[in-house]
Amino acid sequence: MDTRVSGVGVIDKSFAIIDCVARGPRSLAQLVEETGLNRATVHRLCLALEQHRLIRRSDDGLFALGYRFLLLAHQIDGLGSMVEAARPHLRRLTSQTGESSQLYVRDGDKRVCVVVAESDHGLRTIVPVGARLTLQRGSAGAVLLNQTASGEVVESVGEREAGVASVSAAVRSGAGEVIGALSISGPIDRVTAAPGQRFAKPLLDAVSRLEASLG
Amino acid sequence: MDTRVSGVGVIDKSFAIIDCVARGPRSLAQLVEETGLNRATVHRLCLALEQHRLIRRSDDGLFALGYRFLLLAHQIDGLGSMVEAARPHLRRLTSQTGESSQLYVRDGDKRVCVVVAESDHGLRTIVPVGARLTLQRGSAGAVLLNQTASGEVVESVGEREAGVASVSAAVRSGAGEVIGALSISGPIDRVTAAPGQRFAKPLLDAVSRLEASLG
DNA sequence: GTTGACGTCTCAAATTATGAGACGCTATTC
DNA sequence: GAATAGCGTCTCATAATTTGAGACGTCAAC
Repeated sequence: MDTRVSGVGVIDKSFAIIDCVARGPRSLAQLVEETGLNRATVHRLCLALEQHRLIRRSDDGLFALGYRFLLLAHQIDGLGSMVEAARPHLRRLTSQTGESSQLYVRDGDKRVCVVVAESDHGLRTIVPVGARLTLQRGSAGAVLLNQTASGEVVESVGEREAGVASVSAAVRSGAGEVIGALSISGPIDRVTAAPGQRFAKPLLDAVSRLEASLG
Repeated sequence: MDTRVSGVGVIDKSFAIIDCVARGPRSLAQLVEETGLNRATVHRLCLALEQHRLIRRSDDGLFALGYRFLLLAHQIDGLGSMVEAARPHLRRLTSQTGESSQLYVRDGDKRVCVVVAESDHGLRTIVPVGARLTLQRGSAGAVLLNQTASGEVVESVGEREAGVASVSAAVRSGAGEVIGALSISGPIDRVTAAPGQRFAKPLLDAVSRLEASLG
C-alpha cells in the first residue's frame, strides 16, 4: 500500500495504520501486511498512537480504534450542538414520512452526513454518519452549494444512485447563511418521481423547527 | 508548551495542534503561540492534517477540526451500534426518573462517557460525551471494574464530585461480559443519599431492555 | 507611504525516523 | 520432548525526513 497522502511521512503512515484499524481490530502482523510498512515502524507508531489514545489494545491483544476520536468528534466546532438539536427533528420527520432522513454539512467540495434517522422499511437508503458525498449530484449537494432560496426545496431522482430519489432544504443560521441540508430519501418506487411535491411541507416544517431550536 | 507525549515528534506536534483547534477555530499565529512550535512547522503540519481532513479551513481562514473525526468516531469497534441502540433507552430512563443518565465504557484504567441524556432541571450533572473519568471513584467505575453481579446496582454519594450522587448497573453482552455501565446521576438533594433504593428498578429495567436490543 | 503582522514557501542543516536483525515467547508439528 | 515458525518487542547505525531561519507577498493600521 502506498501510504503517501500529504508528504509528511509520519502522519501519512500513522493514518494508513488508523484506516486499517478503522475497518476492525487487527493484529500487528495484519497491519504490517495491509499497510506494507516495516514491522518495527508499525509497532513503534502503534505504541505512539496508543499513548495518544488514538489506538487501543483489546483484551486479545488486537489493535482497535481509540476512544479519543469520540471526544474529538464532539469537539468539531458547532457540530455537537447542531447534531443534538437535530436528532429529535429527524426522528419525527422519518416517523411522519415513513422514509429515511439525513442532515448534511458542507466540507469543502464535499458534503458530510452528520445525523441519520432510518426508516423501518426493509428497503431503505443507507447513508452512514460520517459518509462523504459529492456536492455535484443529489438534492443536498445543490442546497449546500447555496443554490436555493429560503422555503424552497430541491429534489433529485436517480442522480446520485440509481433507483433512489431525494428532496432537500437548506438549514440556515440566525444570520441567514446555509449551515446544513436536511434531506428525505428513499426508493423511487415509494417516494415517486416527485418527492418534492410529496414531502415539501413536512420537510420545511422540520427545517423551521430545527432552525428555531438552534437559536 | 512541551508537546512531547509519545516520543514520535511529528505525532506529538500534530496532536498538540489538534488539541488547540479542538478548543475552537484558531489562526496560524494563535496555534504558533499556544503550541510554542516554529511557525513554518505549524504551517506545514496544518497543511498535512488538512489533506488528511483532520483539520479544515473555515471561511475566515481559521483552522478548525475536520469532519474525519466524525467518521472515525463512528468506526470505533462496536461503539456505533451500541450508541445508536442505547440512545432511546437513556432518553426514556431520564424521562422516567427526571434525572440525567449516562452510558460509560471502559478504556484501560479510565471510563469514557459515550451516550448522555440530560434532564430538564436547571441544576443537573453535566458529563459531556467523550469525557474520561477515573474508575476509582463513582458508581460507574466500580461497575466497569467488574465488581458487581448481574442485577446488582452500585451507588455512590459525593465520591467523584461533592453534592452529586449516582447509581449504576452493568450492561453485559450475550456472552455475559461487562461492556458498559448505565448510570443515573443528580444532586444529592434530589436523588437522596440512597439513589440505589430510589432508582434500582427503572435502571435495571433499562439495562435489560438495552441488553435485549443489543442482541 | 510606511510599518507590522500575517500566511506561505524554500532549502541547508539538524534531527528524527527507519528498518535489519536479534531476542523471547508461544503454538504447532513431527 | 525437540524443532520450527510466527508473533510481538526492542536496539541502534544509517538513511531519510523534518526543522526552522529567513525571504516573500499581502493586507490592515497608523
